[in-house]
Amino acid sequence: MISLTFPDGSARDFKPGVTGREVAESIAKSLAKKAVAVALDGQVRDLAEPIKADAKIRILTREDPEALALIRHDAAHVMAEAVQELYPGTQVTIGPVIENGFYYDFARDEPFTPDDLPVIEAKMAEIIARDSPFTCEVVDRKAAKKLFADKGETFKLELIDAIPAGDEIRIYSQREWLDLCRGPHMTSTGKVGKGFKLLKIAGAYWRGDSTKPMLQRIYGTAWASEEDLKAYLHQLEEAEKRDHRRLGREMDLFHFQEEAPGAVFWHAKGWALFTALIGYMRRRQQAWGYVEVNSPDMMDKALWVQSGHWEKFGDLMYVTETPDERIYACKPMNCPGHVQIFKHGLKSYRDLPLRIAEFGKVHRYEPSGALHGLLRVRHFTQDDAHIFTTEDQITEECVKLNEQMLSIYRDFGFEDVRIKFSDRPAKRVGSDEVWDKAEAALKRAVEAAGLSYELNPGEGAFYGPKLEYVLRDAIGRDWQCGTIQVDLNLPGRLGAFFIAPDGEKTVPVMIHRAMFGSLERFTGILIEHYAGHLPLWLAPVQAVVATIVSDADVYAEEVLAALQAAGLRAEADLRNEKINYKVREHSLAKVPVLLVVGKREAEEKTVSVRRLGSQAQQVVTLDEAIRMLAAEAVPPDLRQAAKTKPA
RNA sequence: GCCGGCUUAGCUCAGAUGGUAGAGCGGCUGAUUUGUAAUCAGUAGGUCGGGGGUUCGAGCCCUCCAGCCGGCACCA
Repeated sequence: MISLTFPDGSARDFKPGVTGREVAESIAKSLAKKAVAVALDGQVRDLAEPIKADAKIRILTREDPEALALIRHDAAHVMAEAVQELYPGTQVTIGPVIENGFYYDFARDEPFTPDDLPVIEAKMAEIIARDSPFTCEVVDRKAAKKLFADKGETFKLELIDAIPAGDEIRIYSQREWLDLCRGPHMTSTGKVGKGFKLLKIAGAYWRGDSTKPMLQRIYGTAWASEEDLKAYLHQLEEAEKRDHRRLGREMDLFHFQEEAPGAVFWHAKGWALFTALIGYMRRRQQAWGYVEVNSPDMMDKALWVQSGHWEKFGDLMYVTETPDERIYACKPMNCPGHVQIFKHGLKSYRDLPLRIAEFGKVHRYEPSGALHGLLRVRHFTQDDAHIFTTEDQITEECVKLNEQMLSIYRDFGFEDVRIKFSDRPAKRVGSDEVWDKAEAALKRAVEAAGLSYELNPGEGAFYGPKLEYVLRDAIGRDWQCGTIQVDLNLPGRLGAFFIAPDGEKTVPVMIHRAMFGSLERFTGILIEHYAGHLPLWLAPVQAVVATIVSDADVYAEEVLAALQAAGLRAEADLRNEKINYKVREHSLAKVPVLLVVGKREAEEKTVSVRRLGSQAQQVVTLDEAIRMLAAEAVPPDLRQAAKTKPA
């Protein structure tokens, strides 16, 4: 007998080979009817699967959180059946569950069009209404291959070949339609329910490999109920409203145009935000002992050959030939320039660690399909720095960097930060011994900082391993921003050295680091994170003085002058418009503070303060308003300094 | 770069089956002096992304190119 333990702690003995369905039936008929799968020691399995050993058991219904993945996976199978029924000759490949939904990749000569989606959805609804049971059969490799070979499913044959010897090969069927699948599935197609929708069609390479054929992927979403689906679709709409490209236009921050793909035209307001970020980072770096430099935008090809960039990224660099027939490349990175600055003048071990920072604009010919608003551009500014250290100093520097990194993100409200550790890639420079050393050093640093991290194998830079900082924004999306890279290769390649205590020329270690990463990208992320409602210190226009009647014009100018004298970025709106109109317009432009002045305010030297996102009005004296706003507009780093200093 | 889609006025979008362009908002002008998310009236804006082709005739059809959008691949 085997012993199954239930969630309430009670245990009962069953015959080995008992199925989840039988267990559920033994508890209650109603439960058996609702059951869709079973969890054994937390592992979700088919309800019909024989249970062979002792386990903690939970009978899962559609309402359990674990069932969501089943609903989505089943929906993927249902979609695949629908597609093959509607479009004979289409091959199925893979169809996994993803965050919030599922997809299935198909091989078909004809492209799917958006018009096909409702047709497929309707067919899916039919299949779901049929409520065909999902059945699972374990088959041997040969039989499986024959089965799919007969159906002309060549992609499935490749998948079978990729299954390790010894693993069982399962075929799931719903009526006569079947698929190679490791499962688990619910009991029948009807359990998918009505909370699904197909969202988009996309191309996707077979096995994620750009040398392999391109398949057609259909993305869908599925939920336990129609209400959940509706809520999710609503959430997508809300996310669309924060799209930085849309807000960038509405807030008059920047634009793009055809003549400069992947290059930002920053408008005055966007640039105010951009420079506020640089100013902030500059102050923080100064406090941390960095020197700020500026290196050339173009340098001779020879230098890029020497650094190794030419070989690895030469076809992605902007290259120019001058009348004297020299070839120059726009810098895709700042590091070689910083090494030149390091090399200028003999350096002693006493100079280390030497922290060289630059807000350098780099140029990379990114693949056209990668461009995406501010988030992926071809010309961008990094808050880049290179720390030249001895090997002994790596750990200490990295621990400091980590603290700085987290403190920066905190100032923008990013509290949830994950770290990825990327080790040596296939294409790299330097010996394995040097890589061993670099990875070990970086790992020591992560551990010394007490960080947990996830391994990202093979994703390091060509010259060294890296840590990547991933921020979770206000609506739960992840953004990779900062990076720390330990480089034991480039300084040597570029001929950098310092004089060690023993008088020997020694090659320094270079730590590359960026915190915002790309300023353009970080600006885009902030716009989306804040949904355009930037905190006062970042808002391009911090306050607008809006008049109700023209009699208040003179006073409004006085208010504006007072705001500007207090260092606030402010504008006055004296137009001959109703106050409703002005409130609406400035609210849409995401101006954080509106100071409304009418006859009353002019007479009493007050202002009516209205905050973005609130209908409340607060009438205060002009002096009070200025004091309040000036205090609020202090950047977070200076705010802390002001607090610790006695008043 | 690859697959698919899209590109009409500053913005958002209409323009069956080919018969040389429309609306709302915005702009401008005027009236209105207004109390917290759109005051009214008048008026001016377009070589329909670019090139080539089919046709008596192309915003609509074909073709090449560019840009953008959604993915995939890439991301020093």
